[in-house]
Amino acid sequence: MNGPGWREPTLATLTDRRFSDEDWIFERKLDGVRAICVRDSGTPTLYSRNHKVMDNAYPEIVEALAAQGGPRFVADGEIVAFDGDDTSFAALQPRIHVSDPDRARATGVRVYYYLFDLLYYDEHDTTALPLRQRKALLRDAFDFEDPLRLSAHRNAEGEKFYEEACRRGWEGVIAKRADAPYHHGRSPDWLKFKCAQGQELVIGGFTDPQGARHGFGALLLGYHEDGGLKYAGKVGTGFDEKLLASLHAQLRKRETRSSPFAGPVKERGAHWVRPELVAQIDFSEWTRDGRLRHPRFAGLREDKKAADVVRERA
DNA sequence: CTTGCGAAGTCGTTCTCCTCA
DNA sequence: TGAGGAGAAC
DNA sequence: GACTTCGCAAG
Repeated sequence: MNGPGWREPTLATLTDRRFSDEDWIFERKLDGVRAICVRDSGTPTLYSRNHKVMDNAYPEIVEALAAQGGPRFVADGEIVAFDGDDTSFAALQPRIHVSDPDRARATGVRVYYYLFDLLYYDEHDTTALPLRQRKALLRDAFDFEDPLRLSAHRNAEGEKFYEEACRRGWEGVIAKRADAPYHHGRSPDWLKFKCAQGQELVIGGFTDPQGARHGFGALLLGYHEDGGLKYAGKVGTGFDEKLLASLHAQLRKRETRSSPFAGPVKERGAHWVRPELVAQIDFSEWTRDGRLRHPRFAGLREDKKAADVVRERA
C-alpha cells in the first residue's frame, strides 16, 4: 500500500457527447482539489493528483479521517470550499499551498472532503470490483460527518443532470461506467461533461512563442468598457500549426508600437496590434480579477465588429 | 497500413513560498 | 521591503 | 485546467 501506484487517481476524459445510459452513473463535477487518502496503520495521508502530500494544508480532514475507516484504507475524493451554495476553486485557493497546519486553519476557509471511490478497505484491494460495488462499500466504510461527505450520484438521466448542472452554475458532470474497475491514470470509463461559456473578445496583441512553438505564444484579449479596451487575459490554446501561421500573418499586418488597452498590460514579449480582429473564446468562468479561466480559442468572428465587443456576464 | 490512445509539449490564472536586489 | 520567478493547484 | 502533436500498440 505504500507504492506510488495507489496514489495515481483516475483522470476523466473530456468529451462533447452527452448521453444517458443505464450502464453509467453520473456525478456532479466538484470544483476543488483532487485528493487520494491513504492510511497504512498510522496516520492517514492526503495525496494530490501529482503525489504531493497535502496534509499540512488540510489538517482537519486528516484528523477526521484518522477517527474512522479502520487501520488501512485508500479512498478517492475531492477537497472543496464553498462560496454560497457552490463549490468554488477561488474560495479554496488561499489554502491550497499553505505549508503550515496552523496557518491553514487560520485562513478561516472551511473545507470539506467529498469521497467518491474506495480502493482498499478491510484488508482487501477493492480496485478490481465494479464501481457500484466500490461505492456501496465506501458508503459503509465511513461515517460521513463534516468535514467528510459522501459524493452523491445518479443512476440515470445523464443529459438532464448535465443541463441542470449548467443551469445551476456548476462546473459540469462526470459520467462513470458503472461496472468498471478502478483505473489509475486517464480512462475512457470516466467522462467529463463540462459546462462551458463563451463570448467574443477583441485581439489587442500577442506574445512571443517559446520552445518548439511557432508564430506566437498567446493572444492578448480585451473588451470595451467605459470607452476603453479592458484587458481580459490571454489565450494560448486551441490553434494547430496552420491556424498559428495564418493568425500570425494577420496579426503582423496590424502590428502597432503602442498598446490598444486602457491601463498597463504587463506581459513578457508582448506585441500590440490595432484592435480589429474578434475571436470567439470558450472558457470556464471569469476570475475575481476579471480574467478568463481555462480559455481556449474557438475561431475568428468575421461577422462581429470589434467596437461592439463587451463583457457579457458576471 | 490505418486507427486509437496515452504521453509529452506548449499554453492559461492564481496562490504561496523563496530568492535576490 | 518589494519585485520577480518557481512550483503546483485547476 | 486547455489543446495539439507524436509515437507506439492494436486491429
